[in-house]
Amino acid sequence: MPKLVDHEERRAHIVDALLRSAARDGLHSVTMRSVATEAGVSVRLVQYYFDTKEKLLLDAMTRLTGRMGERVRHRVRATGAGTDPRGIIEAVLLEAVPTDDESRAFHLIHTEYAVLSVTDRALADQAFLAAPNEMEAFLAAHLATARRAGDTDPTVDPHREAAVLLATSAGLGLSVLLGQRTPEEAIATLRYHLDRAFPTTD
Amino acid sequence: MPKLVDHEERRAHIVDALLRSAARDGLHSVTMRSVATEAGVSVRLVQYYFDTKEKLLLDAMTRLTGRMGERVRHRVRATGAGTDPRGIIEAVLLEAVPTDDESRAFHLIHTEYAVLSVTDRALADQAFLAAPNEMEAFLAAHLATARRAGDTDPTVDPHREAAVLLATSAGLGLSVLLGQRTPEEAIATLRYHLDRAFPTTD
DNA sequence: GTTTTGATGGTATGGTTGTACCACAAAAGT
DNA sequence: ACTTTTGTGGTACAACCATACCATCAAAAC
Repeated sequence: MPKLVDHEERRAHIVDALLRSAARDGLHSVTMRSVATEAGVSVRLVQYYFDTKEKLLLDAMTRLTGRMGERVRHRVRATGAGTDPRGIIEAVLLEAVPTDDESRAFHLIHTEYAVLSVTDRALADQAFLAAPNEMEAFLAAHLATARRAGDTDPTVDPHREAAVLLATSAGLGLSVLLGQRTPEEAIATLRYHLDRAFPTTD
Repeated sequence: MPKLVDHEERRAHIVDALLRSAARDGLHSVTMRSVATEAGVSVRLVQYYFDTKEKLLLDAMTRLTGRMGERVRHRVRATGAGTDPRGIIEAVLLEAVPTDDESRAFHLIHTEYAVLSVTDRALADQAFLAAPNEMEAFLAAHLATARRAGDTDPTVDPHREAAVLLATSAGLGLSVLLGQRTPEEAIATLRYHLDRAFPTTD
């Protein structure tokens, strides 16, 4: 064998190129050629490591959702909120607002994948339902904890509110992506809503 | 001249075909040929009435947003809420939840256009900001009216709450589109949130 | 030292796409 | 009656796409 190459590293490198290309020109304009060029390799190499375009797109999506999950977990940890429900919930929701370039790219491509999955059979089977459901249960659990501690407004129903929070942050994130709102406005709006759910007792 | 054809009618017919095709296979797989076939006309005719694909897509989007606006106004009127703020607001927000096939198609295609506009220069200039801003002002005004009448929770800020409501309904609508939620669940979630903003005084 | 074999480049191929071009029929204008 | 003009069909064309195929080269295996 020749250079004895680390396949995992090569694949990651190519997927990175795809994500850059997709963030710039849109997922729809991603081609084998554009990815190869962006990655600085030949088209043949992309074929070699991913065989077909569909597999490449699938792998890219898997890696993308993985990294987005990492970002959420990292942010929750970095918040240092410990077990404070409001802090944890806020950290999770704020990650849905694209601020830096990376999160903007991630959310744009993720949304493009999501919308594509509605009409694309190959993508439809992917995990576009697992992650949100998990997230909703996670938020509901923390809301329930806060409620038991008497920290939430009495009209807050943990399960329903978790759905509202997720939908709100998704909607706000999308509006930031579309340029309808600045990230700062989105964050302020989110905080306003959390303040209503977690009233300060004074 | 020959048959003396109504251009407006022909254009509407072709755009209808485009919307059907886009709802079924996705906006990305819409081609001059697929639209022509769906409309039962020749490709040449599509060219004749729209010249270029870009113009066709632009016109289709304009007509789409127009019809969506009509649906909202029609629903508000049909609600018979008169000037009751909560009724009007609920009617507007519920229109964002895809229930029947037509609204599902409309919202899917609209979302595809919106996401496309992030990376597509030709679409970026279009009115993806005017409509939401107008809607937000509309909701804020009715919230303010309700607030003056003492019908809203005191912690509700009309302007911020309008943003939250719009984001929530957009997020819920998207989740229905993605199959994460049933329309009924989305509606119940929306009503739950409105109940918190408009507490029943008993 | 020879033979595998993994990694790469280049290129051919069959299909699709948007659009330009050519032709023609039929009604309107004169 | 003849000439525009308008609607329509068919088709050609250049570009691009995903993918299959062919060739090569170097390092590991033996």
